[in-house]
Amino acid sequence: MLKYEAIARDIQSSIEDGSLRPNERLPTVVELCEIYAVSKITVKRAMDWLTEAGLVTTRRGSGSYVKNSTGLVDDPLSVGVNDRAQGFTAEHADPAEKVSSMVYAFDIVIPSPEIARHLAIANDDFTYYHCRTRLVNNVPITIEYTHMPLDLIPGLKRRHVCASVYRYLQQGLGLKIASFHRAIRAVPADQIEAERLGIACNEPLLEFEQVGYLDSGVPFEYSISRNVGKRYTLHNITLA
Amino acid sequence: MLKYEAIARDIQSSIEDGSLRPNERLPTVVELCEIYAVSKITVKRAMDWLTEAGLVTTRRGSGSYVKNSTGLVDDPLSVGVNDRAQGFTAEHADPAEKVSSMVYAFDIVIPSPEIARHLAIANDDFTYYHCRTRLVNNVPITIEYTHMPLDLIPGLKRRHVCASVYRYLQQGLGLKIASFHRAIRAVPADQIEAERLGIACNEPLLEFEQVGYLDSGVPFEYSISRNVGKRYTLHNITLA
DNA sequence: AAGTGGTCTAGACCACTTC
DNA sequence: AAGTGGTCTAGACCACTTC
Repeated sequence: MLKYEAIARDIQSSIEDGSLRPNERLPTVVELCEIYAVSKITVKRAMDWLTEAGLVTTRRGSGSYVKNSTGLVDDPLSVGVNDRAQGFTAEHADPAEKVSSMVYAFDIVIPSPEIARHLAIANDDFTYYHCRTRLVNNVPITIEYTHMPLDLIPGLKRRHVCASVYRYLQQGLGLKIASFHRAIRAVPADQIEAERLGIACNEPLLEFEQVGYLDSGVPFEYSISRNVGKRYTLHNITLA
Repeated sequence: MLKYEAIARDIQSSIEDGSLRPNERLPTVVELCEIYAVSKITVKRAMDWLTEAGLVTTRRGSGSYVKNSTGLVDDPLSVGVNDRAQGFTAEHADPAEKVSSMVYAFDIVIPSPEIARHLAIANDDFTYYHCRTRLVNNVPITIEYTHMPLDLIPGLKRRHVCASVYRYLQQGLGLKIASFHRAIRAVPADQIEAERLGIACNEPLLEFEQVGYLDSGVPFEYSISRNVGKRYTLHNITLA
């Protein structure tokens, strides 16, 4: 494990088990350098990590302090702050949560010019298109409409769509998913979505319109996913 | 300006004016060190900044590449990726956007135990409470329900609530707003909200339940804000 | 084998607060 | 004036990819 990460996790433990209390000042950077036998820059990275995780705050000239926070954003580090980055399957890795899918469509199509633009492909390039609901313990949580460039992803089959597409990309093809750009909105469910999600027509859905990128910078996915409002909450930590 | 920030902005300019094209490899880290006459760690920080802004991606052993992205998240750096961190007024600083408020309530109250817990105050501590809609060019965008600890914020008056509370905290009291923890949901508008926002009852709202923290780690705000779904989009970049 | 980005050191120097 | 965190250097060493 990286040094700064080990230090960050050690301090996190001290916060969570109460040996560092809310609003308490942490040891100074120089003291932490001595405690962990590392240089200042490594301590700084550990502090940045804890800051991004929402656990501490630092004040130049003053010190670093444990944030007095109370569970609005829970367990920020175990899964990672960025919720759906690893995909729906990874997000619900808890063995008590059984993830399943209902696939309504899986085709190869010519996407709209707007989708082609988001995927940086030509207007006559094909994409895989799939529409599916994702369920946790047989309760529908989200409905997805996804396009992926055909040329980028050889061999995608319906069985992958029924299980986990991201697992096929990463473990089957060795692709590395690096980032997502998202637009997030509240929208009403249409009649078909309402039936598929087991809710009433026009009930609020939390929509993610997103483009996913590989570590090469190439877009691999354009998708719209709509999450049942009353069954899904997104958590977020923002630094000013 | 900081060196890494200057370098990042310079590379950003090269990407935006097309002298660095999508999917093109950037100069190597060592080359960038020579170009800008800085050390590796400073180049690394500039690359991290560009990565967080969604403009580039880096691959160990291979190089750094311009992301082939297309406007789903627009202008990530000018205002900052993190949208509402600076408050509604700062978010709509464009002079073509006239921000106004309609204040429905401004009182000093005893909040619910749950709100007291989020604010880390005692159950018999007072808070300011205000409810207002925020409008841009006279169109209602959001309705806010906000609690702030009385003891933390001496002298808050109705005129601040009608203008910008954050400006009073920062410029009037010298407080530094450091971070927000948020839960984000899609919820239906109730009858009163619908009237105040000029929409139909049960229309989808994008809800932010959030706790704001000062740089001391002390919570200064608990608020629920509900944004008209069809008038507001949240943008977000997530790294896997 | 050669080239790439990532982590880390020991320390200089700076910006900011007053523990 | 003393103490704090933040930035940056020059370079060692490492992990990973193959430009």
